[in-house]
Amino acid sequence: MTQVSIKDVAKIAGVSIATVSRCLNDPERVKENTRIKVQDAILKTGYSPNTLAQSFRRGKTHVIMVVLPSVGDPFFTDVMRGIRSVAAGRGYSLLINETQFTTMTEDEVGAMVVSRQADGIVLLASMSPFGTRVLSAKSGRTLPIVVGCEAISSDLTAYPSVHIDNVAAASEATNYLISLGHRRIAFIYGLEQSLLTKDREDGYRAAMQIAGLEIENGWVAEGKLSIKGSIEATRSLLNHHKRPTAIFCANDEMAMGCMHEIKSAGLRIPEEMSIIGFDDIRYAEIMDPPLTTIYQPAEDIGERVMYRLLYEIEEGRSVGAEPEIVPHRLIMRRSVARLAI
Amino acid sequence: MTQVSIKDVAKIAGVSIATVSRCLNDPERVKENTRIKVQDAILKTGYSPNTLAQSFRRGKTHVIMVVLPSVGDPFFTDVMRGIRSVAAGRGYSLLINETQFTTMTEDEVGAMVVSRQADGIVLLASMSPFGTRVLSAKSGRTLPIVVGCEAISSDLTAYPSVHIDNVAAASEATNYLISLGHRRIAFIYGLEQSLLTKDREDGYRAAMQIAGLEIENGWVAEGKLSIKGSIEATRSLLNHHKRPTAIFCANDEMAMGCMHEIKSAGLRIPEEMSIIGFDDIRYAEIMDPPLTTIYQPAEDIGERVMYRLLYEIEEGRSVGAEPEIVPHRLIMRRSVARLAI
DNA sequence: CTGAAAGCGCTTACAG
DNA sequence: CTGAAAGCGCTTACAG
Repeated sequence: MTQVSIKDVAKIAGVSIATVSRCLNDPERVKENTRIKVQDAILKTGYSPNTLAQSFRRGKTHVIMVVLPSVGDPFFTDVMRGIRSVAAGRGYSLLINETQFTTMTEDEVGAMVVSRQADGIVLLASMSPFGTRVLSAKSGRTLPIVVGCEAISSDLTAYPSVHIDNVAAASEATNYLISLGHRRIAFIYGLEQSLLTKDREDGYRAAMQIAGLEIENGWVAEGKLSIKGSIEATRSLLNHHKRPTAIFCANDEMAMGCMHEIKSAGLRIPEEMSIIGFDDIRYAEIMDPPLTTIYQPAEDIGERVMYRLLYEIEEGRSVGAEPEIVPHRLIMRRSVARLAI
Repeated sequence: MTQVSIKDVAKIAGVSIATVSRCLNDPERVKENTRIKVQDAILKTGYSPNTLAQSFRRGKTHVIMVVLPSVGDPFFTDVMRGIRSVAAGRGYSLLINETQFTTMTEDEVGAMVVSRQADGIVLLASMSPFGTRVLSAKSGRTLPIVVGCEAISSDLTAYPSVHIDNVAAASEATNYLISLGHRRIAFIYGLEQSLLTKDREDGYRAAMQIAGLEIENGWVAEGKLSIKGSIEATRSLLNHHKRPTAIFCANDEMAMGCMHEIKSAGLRIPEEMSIIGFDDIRYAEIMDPPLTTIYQPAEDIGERVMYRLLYEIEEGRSVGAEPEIVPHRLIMRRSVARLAI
């Protein structure tokens, strides 16, 4: 009943435990004859190495910790698909750590690093600004970290990262609305205490300013990265004394709530209100009307993040801290219309 | 630079490593005076126990493996929220294993059990039918397993499970349509090779039969648990020579694709086609029109599954195999109408 | 209340 | 090609 160990196999095969270990890890180095005896013993006993002992001995867990704001967001689901596929192909498991959109503190990240539960960390969540050396300061330990998406404070540039140019993409979306005659453009951002959509807000503000357009008080509303939150934000926008003619939502999930509220208020999209989203999640094209949005190569981002992380883990040296910028694309569907004069 | 271990702390504090260990695990047993010295040494060195060594030594990982069909499905996201909240509260991490809707084989589950990467398994994915003893047969090892949702073969009843009565719920949904005058009711199920929506199909078929209603060839279509799949299934339903007047989708995600295709075809919902879903995901109430569906207490299911699993893990004995049936509820919104005569 | 010592199951130089 | 032995960092009876 008790778990069979390498000793049992060795005894049955009539060899030392070192030889059993070699058969498993470096079969070339053992004589075929011996190998066969060991194979038989393994089969007979149903032996399988204790991964806990292996991890401990080797100092490697073969698990990657992924920190992300919300597993429920379809966008992060797509990023995760990319992460998962390369992890699986290379024999790594994933430990998922959800922050629920809160900003991680130094201590939280430090605790993860110190816990040794993983060989590396993928950070998709936003962190409060802190120095670049916090992770190594704590008990002298460091862990490879790669950052994905824009989920990071701007002064934390010491880590490699993979993301689109969020500022440029948001400017592009805003300029698209402007080019269609819109002057009153509102923005629904994510969460007050999160940096997650900060770059997008910056891009929106920059585009408005360059176009010489005023942003009225109240046109930038908090959508809390949720359907409910964006419904409330939209309501306040619709009641604004200078009602906008277009709303730019910092992600598609919020655009879904936004569109629902607009339709509930009896307004037609896009004739009476233009909507633009961000991410191009799988629901975007089946919304009613289909949502104009910024496409991010989510799965590709996940894959690239993992390639860089595994490189650092397995080569033992840094891949460099220059961010890898992947292309975005404005997807024009039917939630945006030229402003009727 | 090298990692500080318990030895370093012991040396600095001038005590044995056993005492350091006790300070961490059973502080009552060490004199206050000594405890303070050790505390100081820990603070000074930034020591934190090597969890790998602890796990190995204790034979406990404090991680739970969760096997689920798709992390992207909003329903499973909600179940995961429940799982995650009790896991976090009890100090457990989650290792996520996505099956992409394929059916797990004996060997795959066996490999997970044997790998010792986790203290227990939550199975939300469907498995092909296999004997109840497969898990313990493999190398004499067993691991507590609790099954959530309906994701399991019917003959695998040796494991505790938590789920709604899927058959009854599906019958209820079907009967609701029948009570509104519908006679031509189609069903979109999940995936051919998955048991995931089998019970729901059974409930639909039973209700139709009891009502004496025929199910035409082609009225039961495969939606592949995806938007694209359900769009295609819906198209075939709309082209059927006996076009149904109502479609029951085995989950809400497929209902989203279904509704989109119906509207694309120029039909009005619910006037010309009634739709009913299953799960009550967070998007259901903001669909256009809002979706009538079966509510499952997803988060609650996740919590209960974890309670049972942790009980088995920590008490070391079975919680019994009787399934825990949680209540469902038919949520009537506006995607269903009385059949115009 | 504390220390010396054994041992968890492996891997890996080091000899031979 | 193979074995004896050390050691990874802890925990835990067992003495005292």
